[in-house]
Amino acid sequence: MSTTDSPRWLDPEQMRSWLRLQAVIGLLPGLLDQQLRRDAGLTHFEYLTLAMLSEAPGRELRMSALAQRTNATLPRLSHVVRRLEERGLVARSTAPDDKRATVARLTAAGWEKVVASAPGHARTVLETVYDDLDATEVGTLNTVLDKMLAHIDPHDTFGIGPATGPRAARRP
Amino acid sequence: MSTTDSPRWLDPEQMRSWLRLQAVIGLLPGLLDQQLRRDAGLTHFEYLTLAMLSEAPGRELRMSALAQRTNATLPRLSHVVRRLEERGLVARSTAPDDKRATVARLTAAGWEKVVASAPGHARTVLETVYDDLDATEVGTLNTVLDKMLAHIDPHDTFGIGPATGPRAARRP
DNA sequence: CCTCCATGGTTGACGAAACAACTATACCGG
DNA sequence: CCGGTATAGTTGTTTCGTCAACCATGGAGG
Repeated sequence: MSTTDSPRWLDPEQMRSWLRLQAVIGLLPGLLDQQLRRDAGLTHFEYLTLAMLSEAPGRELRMSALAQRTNATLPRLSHVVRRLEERGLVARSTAPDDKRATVARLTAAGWEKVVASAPGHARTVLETVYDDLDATEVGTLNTVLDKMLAHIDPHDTFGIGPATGPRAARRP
Repeated sequence: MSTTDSPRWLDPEQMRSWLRLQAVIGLLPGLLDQQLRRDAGLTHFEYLTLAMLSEAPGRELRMSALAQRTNATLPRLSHVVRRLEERGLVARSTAPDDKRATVARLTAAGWEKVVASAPGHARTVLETVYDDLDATEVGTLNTVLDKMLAHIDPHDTFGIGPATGPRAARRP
């Protein structure tokens, strides 16, 4: 590797923005995790897993589909779903049409858990992120995030491309 | 707790923005970590630690000051600095004026490490975050992030308040 | 059919982070 | 001075995520 080719650097304004973005990235996940852990006894990722299942048809998804929607690796999801199953919030079963595949289904208790914890989570997101932003700022934020994602996630792993219609998650 | 008081929810535009923000928060740290791990053999947090030391007067800081600048808890920093010391990149010594305190100092090898890995890191940040943003968008992003941080980090843990002057990090 | 490879998922080992307990120094009031 | 409390870090424990094998099923080619 050549260490000499055009060592670009951030300009002052970019650097100021970068410090703030790092702060948000560093602190926001912890806040969300803390709130959910305290009020619902769930990790943010566990909540996300349950939430994605709650919005799926039949409240069930194959592991690989669930992994994509939660942006997790398959091993990680496997561990988490096993713990959730031990707590009775989801149930696993092999898919009838492909015996390699596993489908995770939300149990009644899991559904109740999501319903109970969703409002508090939404409230936290609103308070920490959106309360002081007007519609214009949200729009610009959206544009900016889209441009970032074009580089960060070129293959649209999340399934939220720029062409996103009203596909957004709804209250369960 | 009353589960009935005004269950606010995200409006569709906020939800679309939130999905994107979650994606960025979920994917960006991994990318930065990967690049630094591959090219420099450093965690993003390890790099941040060395970088903060490299910008401090005398290239040394007390643990608590370093913890604040890197947004880490003291236990976490303690472990990381121990590993960095074992690799010869930093050195620890008790402060002469307060024998409770420990100062972490960047060694020559640590300095070289920062100098060698900073350009690649900057390049990654520029490519993944700022390459497609014009000055206006960066400005709005800055405003938006500031408003978030007012809620997320009310006590300005990072030391980057809204009144930030040209205090930004420079190339080491 | 039967072999070979790809796919879907699980398991186990390891590294790192959060949390709690502990040590040692400093400071404050009497 | 001397006891009590606060401060600065470190150490140990548990938990979570990542990585590298590892099964099992499905599908394609001979």
